[in-house]
Amino acid sequence: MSTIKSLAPQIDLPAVEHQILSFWETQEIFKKTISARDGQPSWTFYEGPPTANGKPGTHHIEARVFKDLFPRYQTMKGNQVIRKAGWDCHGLPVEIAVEKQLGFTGKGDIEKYGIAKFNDECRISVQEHVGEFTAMTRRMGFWVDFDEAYWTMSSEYVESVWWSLKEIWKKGLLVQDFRVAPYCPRCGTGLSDHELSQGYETIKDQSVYIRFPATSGKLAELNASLLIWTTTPWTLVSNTAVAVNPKIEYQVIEITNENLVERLVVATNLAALLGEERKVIATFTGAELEHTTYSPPFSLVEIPDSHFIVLADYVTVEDGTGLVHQSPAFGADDFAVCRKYGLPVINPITSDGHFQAELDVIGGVFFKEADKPLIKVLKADGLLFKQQQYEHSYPHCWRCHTALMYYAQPSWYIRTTEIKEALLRENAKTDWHPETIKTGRYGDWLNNNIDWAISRNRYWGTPLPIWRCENSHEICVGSLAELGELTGTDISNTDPHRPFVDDISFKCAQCEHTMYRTPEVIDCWFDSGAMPFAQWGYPHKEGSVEKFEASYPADFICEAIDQTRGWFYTLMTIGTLVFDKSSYETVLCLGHILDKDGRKMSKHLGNVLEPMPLMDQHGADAVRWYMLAAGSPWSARRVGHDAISDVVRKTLLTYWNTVSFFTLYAKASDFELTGIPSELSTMDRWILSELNDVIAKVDIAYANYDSQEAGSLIGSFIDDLSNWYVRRSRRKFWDGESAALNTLYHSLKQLTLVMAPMVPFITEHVWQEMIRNLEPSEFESVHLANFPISDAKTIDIKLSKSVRLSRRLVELGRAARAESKVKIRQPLARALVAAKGWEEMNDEIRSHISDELNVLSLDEISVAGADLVNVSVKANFRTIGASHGANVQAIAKAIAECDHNNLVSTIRANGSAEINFSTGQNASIQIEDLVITETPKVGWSVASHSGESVALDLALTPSLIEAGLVREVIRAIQEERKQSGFHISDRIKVRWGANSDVSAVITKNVELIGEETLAVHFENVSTQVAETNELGLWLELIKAI
RNA sequence: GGGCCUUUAGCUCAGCUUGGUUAGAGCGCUUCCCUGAUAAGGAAGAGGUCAGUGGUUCAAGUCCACUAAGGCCCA
Repeated sequence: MSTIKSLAPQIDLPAVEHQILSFWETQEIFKKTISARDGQPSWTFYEGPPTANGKPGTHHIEARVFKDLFPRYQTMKGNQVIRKAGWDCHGLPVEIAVEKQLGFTGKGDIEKYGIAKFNDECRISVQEHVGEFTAMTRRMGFWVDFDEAYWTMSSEYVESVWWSLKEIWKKGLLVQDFRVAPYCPRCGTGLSDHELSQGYETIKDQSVYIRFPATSGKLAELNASLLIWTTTPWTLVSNTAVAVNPKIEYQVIEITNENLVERLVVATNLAALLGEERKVIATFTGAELEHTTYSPPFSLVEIPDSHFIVLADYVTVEDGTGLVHQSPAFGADDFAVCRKYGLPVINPITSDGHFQAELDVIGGVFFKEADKPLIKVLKADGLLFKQQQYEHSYPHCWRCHTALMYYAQPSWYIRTTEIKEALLRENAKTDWHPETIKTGRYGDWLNNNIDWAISRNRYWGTPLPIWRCENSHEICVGSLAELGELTGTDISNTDPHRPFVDDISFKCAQCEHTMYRTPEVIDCWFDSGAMPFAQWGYPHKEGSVEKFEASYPADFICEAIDQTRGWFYTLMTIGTLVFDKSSYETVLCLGHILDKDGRKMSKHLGNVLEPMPLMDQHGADAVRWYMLAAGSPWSARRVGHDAISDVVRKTLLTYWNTVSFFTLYAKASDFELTGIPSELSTMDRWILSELNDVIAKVDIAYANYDSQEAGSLIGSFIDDLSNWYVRRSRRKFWDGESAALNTLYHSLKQLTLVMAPMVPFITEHVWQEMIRNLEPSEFESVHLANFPISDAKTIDIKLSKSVRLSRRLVELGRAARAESKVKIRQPLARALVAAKGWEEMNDEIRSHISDELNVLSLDEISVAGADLVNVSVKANFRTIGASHGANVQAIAKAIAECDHNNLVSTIRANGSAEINFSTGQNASIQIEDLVITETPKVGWSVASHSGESVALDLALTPSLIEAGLVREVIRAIQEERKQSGFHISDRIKVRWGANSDVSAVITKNVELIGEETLAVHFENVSTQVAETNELGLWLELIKAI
């Protein structure tokens, strides 16, 4: 038989966690949790790769806690859960970090430095940050396989991405087009829409109203000018046309301004902007104005065959003038409209965002800076009608905060709009948590889907594997091997990054020209979205096909809400593009983590909580529990130190102390593990019922990805176990009763298993120190064990209700005690109870009530006799409302006004009573239509709540007073025992002295006092002055041998 | 400009699906009590126009509409 270790109630959680971490590592527990499930069904989880471009923050812990919980749970349920770590290595974020580090200010610097060297730096930077992520991940107990991690920059990953691009290209969905797209002049690259969405900032711009004098048609005859409005004056340089809506009505209006009479064209609905005193000269529809020419605001650049009115449906009268200036190089709508009219696309701005150097006025000026000088010229030329500040949100580069331009550029697109229906179909099949995102935020996004701009004019990324010749023949290459075949050389060891792939060229198969690679790299969001197959090097790498097929689609993914347009989208889209099937079935979408004041954590606010110190202070389990169970994981939550230390105190330490309590008494009584005996006390049956109930419910909660529910169930079970079961069974533990100890042990063991996925450290500690200590043949780790199976037979709902009632009655009794100012230590003769369910309550449960309230007897209130009891009655609105509807108020009034004693006794005798109410009608009232409160009339202290009441008999007899004194003496000795640091099982000798009252009581009850305090000998040292405590009792305790 | 979410005690949050007459919990505060595991436990008190307005209903924190503030997303 093994001996039990007594576990101290004091515990240093972070220190224990470090021990557990090294235990897991030396014993390779994580690996064993996977190999132990060989041959079992697999449950697939995909790790969304973090971008390794900076330090991990507390928000990174959030998703990782959930990514760990459910795989651990599924493993305990018997599934094999392979968890491959991943790193998102490419992309602008990494480039920006390196540029900053090297002190670069633009692409020119990178080219001067050399792409090969620059990309080497990027690679090094990624590896540095990966180290910090690994340390944080390990510390928090997120089990994921780093040895087998996928890196999006590895050759096999890149080749796999190439393969998928080729699949998409073969379907004709990867194409180059000229389109206007957001462009960052600083980074020199276009941005995808999901990048764009991250960078809107509210700024103030100069908006201007400008006159464009008409030069042909009716408008010229009327000597009118078109009035246009723009918030981007710099685009006026390349003004090409003016768009009007063909269906909207326009007016030529004459106004007088400082003795100057002029005629302007605006939409009728917006004419008010010209002021009150205006004269309508003519009215036209937009369609009638088509092809009217005008003189442009500037002639800084040559724009042939242009400057006339065009028609466009998108023009509205919501703001501006109803006439929209067109600059096709800088607006998607403008581009489409002008292309329809065959207008030229003139772009006077170079790729770094500056106007061409040779231009007058604004040559070499950054586009945003050009507004001022241009407005000055317009003013001088008399074209400026009005100018005002305009506050609006304008897109900025999400990394470098430079204002973006919409800019016509050659760009590669994936035609996601072509597969919109398939995406909607796949989304309909996806299980979203929370549900609202499916049709809400994410569904909206899919419904408004636009083509995915996938190319980037950058350096550190997966190169776009498209080669072209002068004749625009085009080939998409799916692997290095394929590329080697085209060149006729072995290039299998070539790094598939820039600049090395840029140097590879070969003869076109269709003509005699040479094919060169198109220079772009791809959006790094494509990389991460390709991970379901690229993590295995599919389909090139040996064994990858089997591995991929076994793990597609994922059962579960989890990230924060910002990924709806990010990874959730790219993952589903690439899966659907390549395999016609989404790559995940269930997705858990988390809310953001905010600081304690509800603000987003960010470096410049200085409110970032560093994850490592947080875990070193409170422990990873506490942080995990907080993330999983506090508040709603799917809404934004505030995190602060106080909230986390709460978790430690309320949940983790209460659990630990119950374990410690068990080991203390189990050791003291030579505990023997027998399993649960068949003969059990009511309390034992009760806690086992609660236990099995909680096992079943937590199982369901985990299966439904509801960690909050699981946490609250476990939390209240810990409370039941510690603050009611143990508290009420204490005497049995002192006595070393086997049934109680075995019940407690079993409950703790099952609880440990249920909690293990959420708080893997402390449960492992308990498993090793208590369970494996008693049962060496148990699983090596709690995480190798199976999830407990609830035994439905032991769940006793009636018992559970009965205990709940007893706890409510104890509460009422304590309230009555507090009211009466009679201490609980003073026994009282009896208490009277009125409550539904009292009849069914068994004696053992009743005895807990009398114990807690320290009363000698408990009786149903009816024993007091009708004339001693006050009955007050209130209407139960819920039942009366249901049966009597609109009359409920009148009936309630009638009930309140009638003779309550009479009413209740009539109903008790006949089952119902007739009530007469205001309208002269009668209503039949049953017992459940009333909330009855019965209280004794005099000499009692009463507390009641919703029909339940407890009354205490306050009369004290000499023997009650004596019993109270005995309790005082016992308590004083116990207090002294504790102070003196005796062990719970130490026997003691008591030397005492007291005044005559107390002295008599002690002498008379010496046997009882001795039993309670393990005192084997009493010595009255009457000479001592009695002033050591309020009782007037002097004590000295000596350890007995 | 559009969509979604949030708004309940000093603080953090339940309750809203299924409307019912004293709106709960934890933390903090005050005063007590209990203690033979606990960094615990219990009672009472202070602290609430349940964001506002209107509607539906016998009855609204809960259902509906609008408004406001904050957040997120889209443009």
